[in-house]
Amino acid sequence: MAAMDPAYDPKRVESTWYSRWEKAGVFRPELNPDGEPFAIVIPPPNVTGVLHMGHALDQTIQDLIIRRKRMQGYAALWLPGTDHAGIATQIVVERELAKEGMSREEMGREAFIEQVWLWKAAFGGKITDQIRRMGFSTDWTRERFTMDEGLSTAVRKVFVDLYHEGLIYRGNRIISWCPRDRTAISDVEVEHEDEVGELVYVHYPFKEGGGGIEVATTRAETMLGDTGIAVHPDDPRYSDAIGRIVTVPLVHRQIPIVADEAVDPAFGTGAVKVTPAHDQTDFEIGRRHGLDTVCVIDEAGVINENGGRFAGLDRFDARRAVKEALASDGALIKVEQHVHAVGHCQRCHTVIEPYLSDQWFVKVAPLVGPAIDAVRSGDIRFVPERWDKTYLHWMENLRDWTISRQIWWGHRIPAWYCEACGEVIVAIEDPTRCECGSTDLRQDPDVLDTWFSSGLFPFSTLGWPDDTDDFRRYYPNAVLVTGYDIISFWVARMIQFGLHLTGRKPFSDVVIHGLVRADDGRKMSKSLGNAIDPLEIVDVHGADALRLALIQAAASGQDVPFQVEWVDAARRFGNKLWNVVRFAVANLGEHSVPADGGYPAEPGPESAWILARLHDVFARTDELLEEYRFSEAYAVLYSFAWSEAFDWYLELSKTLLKADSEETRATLGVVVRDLLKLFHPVIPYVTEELWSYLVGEGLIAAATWPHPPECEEPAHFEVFRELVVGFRRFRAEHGLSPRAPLQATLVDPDGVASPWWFPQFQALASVVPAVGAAPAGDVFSRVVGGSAQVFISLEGLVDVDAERTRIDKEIADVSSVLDRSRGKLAKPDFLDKAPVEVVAKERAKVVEFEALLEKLAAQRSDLG
RNA sequence: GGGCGCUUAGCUCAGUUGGCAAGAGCGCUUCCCUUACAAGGAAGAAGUCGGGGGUUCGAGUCCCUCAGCGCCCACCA
Repeated sequence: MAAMDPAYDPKRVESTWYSRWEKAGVFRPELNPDGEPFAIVIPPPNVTGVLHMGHALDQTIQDLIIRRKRMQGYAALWLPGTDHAGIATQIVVERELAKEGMSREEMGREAFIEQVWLWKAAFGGKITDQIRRMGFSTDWTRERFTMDEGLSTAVRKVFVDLYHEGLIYRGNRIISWCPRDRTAISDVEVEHEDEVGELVYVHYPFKEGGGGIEVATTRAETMLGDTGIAVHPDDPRYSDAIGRIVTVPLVHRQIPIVADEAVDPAFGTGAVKVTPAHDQTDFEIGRRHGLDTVCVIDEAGVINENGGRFAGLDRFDARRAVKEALASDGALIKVEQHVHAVGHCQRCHTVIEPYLSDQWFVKVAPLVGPAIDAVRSGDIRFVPERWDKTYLHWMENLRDWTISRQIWWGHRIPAWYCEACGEVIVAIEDPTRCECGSTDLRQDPDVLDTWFSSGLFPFSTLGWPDDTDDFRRYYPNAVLVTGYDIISFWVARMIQFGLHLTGRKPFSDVVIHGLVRADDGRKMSKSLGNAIDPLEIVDVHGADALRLALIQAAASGQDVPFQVEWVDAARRFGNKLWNVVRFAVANLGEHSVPADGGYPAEPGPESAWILARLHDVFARTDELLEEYRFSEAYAVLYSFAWSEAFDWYLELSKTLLKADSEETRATLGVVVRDLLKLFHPVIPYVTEELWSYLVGEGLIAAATWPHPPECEEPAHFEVFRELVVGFRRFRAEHGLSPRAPLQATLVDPDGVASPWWFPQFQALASVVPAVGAAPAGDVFSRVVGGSAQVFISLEGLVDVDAERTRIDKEIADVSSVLDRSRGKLAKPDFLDKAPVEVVAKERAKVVEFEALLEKLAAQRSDLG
């Protein structure tokens, strides 16, 4: 094998491993055929989309989970898939066609859909390539697409079954309509924003003359479709008006005044105009009072022929025109500024129009109860827990789900209408004739909401509704990882569908993470120009660096402002690891470390120290990972690796190795190897490359998760560490060279002997252990640990003032801490009520600090 | 109108049953090119944990309140 490069080059390292992993079948759960199943469903990205930072974070977390589980021996399945993303994809393709001067209307439905499939074939691979580039270990042999045959079959079966159960129905309702996309959308696809509008007060005269009634409206244009006026039944101002007839200005329609509880007497004039065709509340009022429905706005948001002279005007132009016409007619009383929430299309931001139309709905009431219970009972667990509230609140206030979309790209609704008798046929197989004998059948032109098929993803991808091996084995999935922004879109629907259709929960744990934000704290978006392309980061710093940076930054479901500096730091960590292994290989030899085990049986103090730390840090890290506290886990591990294993043990090992110790070689090897394993789930490429040098047996991706044995930490090692710091500090503060020889005497009442490696490691001329006695003569002393003290011979080189200043400061610091501790211990309540271990800890602290202070005071007085 | 989150070092953020002499990365100061790494090492400076009140032996951590920022939900026209 070639010698290792002197520096880590992510580009080179990341170029080959992915295909080797795939070829070796590492990503297939069959790698661990006897393992317990553990499955994750990927939130399927849009098939024609590109990877953004949100995906990068989401999928890095999933990869971390699945790679660790795989190493732990589970039959770990991470099933990849893509979503056909109905409206989004259709819009993209339409836009492309428009560049060539074509429109879908001209092409016709079939030709257009063919175009979309071509588009998907051409660009659908982009996002999956990007997933590979990031190193995500999905099982590509099981890849699915929401419009593939199996998933389409599942969709169709679900629709038909729910229809026959009465959970899917067709109805003529007011729904949210996007006049730009010309389709119905569901409630969750509407974004409300406060906007400043106008509250227009209009006078509606009584038919028989003698005054009239005033109403206030923010949507003056809808008065063209007014069919009633409503007031609250208990409103004394209008008790005489109820039942009377007024004339709608401009259109001169005669409409009744009705009484309805839905009216808020405190708003406006307490009288509201009722436009059943263009407002949800009005629709219901109209229905209760048998009012007519006059539609005046068409599917494009334009006033139709019922709008008289306003026909042909866009709804916003009409609003102005109606207001002006009212003014010139003398029907306009006044106009006030008014802030109110306006719904916008989530996709194109067009103002939503409440629109009366025939649509298909999912009746949610029967689905809600189980979906609430599953979370309330803890059967499905949100992490962090607080997202329970968001989920439950949404679930508890759910209205029927509009699932039909007036677009072409998607799962066509399996409903046919008999042109002869009007019968509706809903069937899995395309029907050819109606019961009435007619063959004149017309399929419903609409397609289903994209989220309908995504809602089935956790089980449809495993082969359901067939009772497949995969479905039996991997369902329910173990965990779902996603951002909080799609809890209502997706998570809630999977839970409802999963429980109802399979009788079981779709997954046990729902890990919610934050959104990646730009460094200005705003949402990353192309239109704001603050989006960072993860692939560009990968090109410069490597996928590993991006992954590690995201994991470190993404704490506990909090949003993460993305900063390139983090990636840079993460890449430097890769370089560090690289050089650590280079050092290990140079000293231990290539392929010298076993893939497992190899821990020294009876380690001496130096090995015991690092092995004890390794065990403790491993245990803590593993615990945190199990609790999905990723950033904390890797903070612990990162700090141990760099500050203790590398900066300390590895430095020390240089001295130890000079004694040619087999034990040190073994220890160094296993510590580095286990760190590679522990970091592998986050930075798979560089660890795999380094494994090939250090271990060379198999792949780290298929290696076993480490389990360093427990090891008792040697009693005095921390004292030695403090001593070393003390020596370094002494030199630094006195302007001595870091390697200037020092003459030192260690005095420790516990009789600790200074370790043999001190003189070489810290260039001490000699360290003389002594018990209980300070050497006489011209020395400075340092306090270390609680009891040990080291005396360093002056050699006449020392800056006495600097030492005085330092000691004075330390005395002040120690005194203040000591005062606080003494204060605590002086309180009887503390002694009575605090746990014994806390009191003991406080006492020990006082003893330690008193000794420290005493020694510091002595040192200070020695200095004069 | 409800609900949630945030306010900790110059910057971006950790800190989960209350026991912290408050941490990290970046930045900053001083020293060191020691043959794994200068993409590095060593030693440092730096915070009355948004304000006020409370509970408690003890509060960055719990409660109340005020202020600021952000997000989500909501059919008052």
